Amino acid sequence: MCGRYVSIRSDADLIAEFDAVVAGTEERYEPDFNVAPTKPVRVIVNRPLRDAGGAPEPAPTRQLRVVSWGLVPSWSKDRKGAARMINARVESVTEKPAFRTAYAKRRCLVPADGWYEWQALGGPVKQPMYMTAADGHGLAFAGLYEFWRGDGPTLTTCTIITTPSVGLLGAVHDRMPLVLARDSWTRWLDPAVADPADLLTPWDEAAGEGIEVRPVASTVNSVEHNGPALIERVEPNPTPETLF
DNA sequence: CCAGACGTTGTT
DNA sequence: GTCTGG
DNA sequence: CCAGACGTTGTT
DNA sequence: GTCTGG
Repeated sequence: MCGRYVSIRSDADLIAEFDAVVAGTEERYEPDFNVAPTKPVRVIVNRPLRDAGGAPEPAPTRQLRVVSWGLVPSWSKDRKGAARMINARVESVTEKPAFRTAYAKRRCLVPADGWYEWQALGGPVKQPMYMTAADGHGLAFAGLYEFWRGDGPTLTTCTIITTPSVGLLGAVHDRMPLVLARDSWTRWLDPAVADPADLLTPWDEAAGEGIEVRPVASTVNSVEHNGPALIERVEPNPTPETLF
């Protein structure tokens, strides 16, 4: 699945990569080696900007925005369920009440440098693994976003779509984020497209050598920890000799 | 009609 | 909001 | 995803 | 075990 990831590229790098503009009034985003559910995350959305009078422009613009990870549907009574809505299954995202409207109208890209999975080892211990592009390029997860109006300012939230793992990644975990290749970005973001069903398929590149998988320290388990050490390769634990 | 749900994941 | 169950 | 908490009562 | 918070 995708419950923790890394986003360390600068805003400047992302707007160049995605041909977007920085939008919104949120504070500047800091590089994050431990992005966790409910935290602020950067997304690319494609929707009309508003002019000085608040009127929407006729055509949409790609915008880099900061939203909260964990989708809160517009009809929710409160925002408490967000931590459970961090992922949407590709097999059902077009039908589920919580996601189908966002799928039809509010798709986004979630830029990432890589993501973590916790590999089950058959006991209580899990080995955290870091997945990243072998050639170092950035990734774009397929996401959805939603607006929620409660007390105070409108809350914008997002979710990351998951798919069955492909290729070698299946040995780590049975689910993975839906990674979109660059040539899919435009149609995924196009608000005039209601059902880009052909894009709901796993990323071919991940099935081969495109993704590097490395064991990392369990320091990443706690969301209080951060920094580049979290993605450094370590010897996996437990090693065979510690089993006795 | 009204009331109530609406989601994902992993594990055994 | 929209669908299902009663 | 993992870590950490996990309660009741009456009253305003 | 199950829910909440990050």
